[in-house]
Amino acid sequence: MTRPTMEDVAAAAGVSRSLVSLVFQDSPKVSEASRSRVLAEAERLGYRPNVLARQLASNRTKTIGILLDDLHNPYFADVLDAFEAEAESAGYRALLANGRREGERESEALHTFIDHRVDGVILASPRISDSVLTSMSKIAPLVCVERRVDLPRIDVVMHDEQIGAQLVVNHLVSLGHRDIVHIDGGTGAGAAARRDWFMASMREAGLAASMRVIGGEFTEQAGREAAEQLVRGAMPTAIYCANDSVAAGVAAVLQREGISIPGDVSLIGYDDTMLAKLDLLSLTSVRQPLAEMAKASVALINRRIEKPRRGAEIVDIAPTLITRRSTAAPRA
Amino acid sequence: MTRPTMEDVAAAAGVSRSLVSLVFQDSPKVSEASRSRVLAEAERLGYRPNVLARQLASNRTKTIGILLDDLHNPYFADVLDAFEAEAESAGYRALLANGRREGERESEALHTFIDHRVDGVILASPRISDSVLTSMSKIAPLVCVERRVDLPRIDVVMHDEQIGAQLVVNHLVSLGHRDIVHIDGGTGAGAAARRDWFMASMREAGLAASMRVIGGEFTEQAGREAAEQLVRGAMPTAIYCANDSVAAGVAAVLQREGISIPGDVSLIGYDDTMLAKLDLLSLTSVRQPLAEMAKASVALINRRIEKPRRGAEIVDIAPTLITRRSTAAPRA
DNA sequence: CGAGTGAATTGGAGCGCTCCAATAGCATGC
DNA sequence: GCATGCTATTGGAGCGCTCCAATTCACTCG
Repeated sequence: MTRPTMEDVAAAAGVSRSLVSLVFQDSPKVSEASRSRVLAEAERLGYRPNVLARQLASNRTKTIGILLDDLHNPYFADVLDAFEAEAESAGYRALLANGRREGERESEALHTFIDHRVDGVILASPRISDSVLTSMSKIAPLVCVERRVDLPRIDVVMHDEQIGAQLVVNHLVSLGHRDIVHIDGGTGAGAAARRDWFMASMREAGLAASMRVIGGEFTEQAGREAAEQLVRGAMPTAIYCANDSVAAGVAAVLQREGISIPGDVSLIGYDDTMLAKLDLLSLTSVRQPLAEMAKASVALINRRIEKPRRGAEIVDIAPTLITRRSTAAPRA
Repeated sequence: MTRPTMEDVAAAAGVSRSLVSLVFQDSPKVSEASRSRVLAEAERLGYRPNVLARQLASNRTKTIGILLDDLHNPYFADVLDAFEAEAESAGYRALLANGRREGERESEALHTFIDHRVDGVILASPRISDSVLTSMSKIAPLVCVERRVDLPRIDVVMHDEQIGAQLVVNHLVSLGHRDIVHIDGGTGAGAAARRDWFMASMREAGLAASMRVIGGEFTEQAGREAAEQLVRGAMPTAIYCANDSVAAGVAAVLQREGISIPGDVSLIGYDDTMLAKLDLLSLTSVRQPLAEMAKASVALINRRIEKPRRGAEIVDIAPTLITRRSTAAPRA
């Protein structure tokens, strides 16, 4: 299992190791003749550069770490798609890690990335403490996605929660709804903003009197509990959930109670995950502009590599509303 | 952003670089006094070993690659959990990659792993061609999970499809079902075995006459199409789907048609993913023994590192049936 | 025809570590 | 008192690459 090195390729092609190195760096100052001879010999020997050695020598790994909060949440599969694709098209290799919804594990994964000398790290909805973030930000460029940290050298990429709330409220109001309940995400990242902007949008629509908020969490379980509560009390004509999982929980209870969606109640989720797309649910949901967010994140990392001491930036990007069968005009 | 090296720690602690190296390798031949002094200085300087350099020098990375076919499929999130945990407890660091259901991309990811000199690779339901697998298996130990390849030095870990089928059929038969349809996974990995063992189990139960198979795929869409077909024709009393996504598609159509689960039809899925656990679906499903499969996989990698030229092994592990609300006795 | 130019190529130092043989230090036994 | 055997420590070579300064080798041109 011993593998050929640059030295071997150089010997076979009758050139120096340096020349082979230049060839594999796509240097323009190599003659066409040498280049093709080297490549041919490399191919013949089955040579592949040792990235470890390359990285050690060049002090650049051309790799960025992507830390995802919870791969069990389908939202993060979408996040991954967008960010991995963007990293690749910017010439980076992506390393993934799964935080499993624990700050402690996320810190560890972040350390792993740092140990591997990644050029930068993208943190998707991280739960890591500010102090760990601050100390790590001195070692490598960090970008927080969907968490609005306010720390010296850490850039932030968010989707615009205000617009998200307005899209939801406007959609429901234009269908004729007035009695709208929001089931919130409790202490989860972004839950507060989502709730506050909902209330602001309702007020703006002149519906301050009929708006309601129920405390929840970003889980299906929380959705079921909130729905039980609604079923026992006064049902609204529309329910806006902190995310799609919550909406799935609500839908389960409503179905069991024989309450039809959207006949009796309209239902809206958030994140437009695979759950929303399930035909069983066919859920109207707010879609985050993940591709743009990914583009912005990678750009921010590049800029910080060039200028490490730059002030922190915050980027906000507008989401869109995907309407499906779970919303309709309220019963007359 | 320049970071301390072993040299710095050695100087600060007044010892040689070699001693610091031994301390960080947990060598027993270091005196307690030196060890604590070195660790204290390392801590003070914020030193962390450069894994790249370490790996280059030692030719061992203590890392294994985990290649997942499709992170959008919640099954693979479960796979990841089990395998990552096992790798870690065996002292490995895990690198992840997402194949996105394309053999081409998976080959690339496998190359990335190899380039990073991982000690071994675990391939979960890979679509990579046999020729690529063969050539890679000469460079690093490979374990295929849930794909029964028959290649010289590639070990295979499977769950036992025969037992899975028997669990399903026995459960349904003991509830009183006789008219059972299987919607299969088409050409996907494992689909053929799942179908064949279903038919074998039905025959064994003396139900060869009333068994039916509908061609499908491992997707929700395929489930919907198959269900449409059933609804238009003769409905069975139980439907056994190739996986949970297919079952979700079936459930959507049945609900729309006002056919109750399990009142009119019992429904069974496979893989026991988060979909099965959704209260909306509450799906009886076959659970793969992922923890045991992970343990076996890592053990096989270790054995192959020690003895590279060993013959290929195949490990089969028994699954279990998780019963939920989607199955019941057929209507009298 | 010799100095000058620019492109292609080379040798060597060094990235931060591990590993091995060599050494130092120190108690032991005769 | 000196060879013996330990254990703790060290120096140096080397892992496979990059990067830089230096060199070689045509060519061109006054």
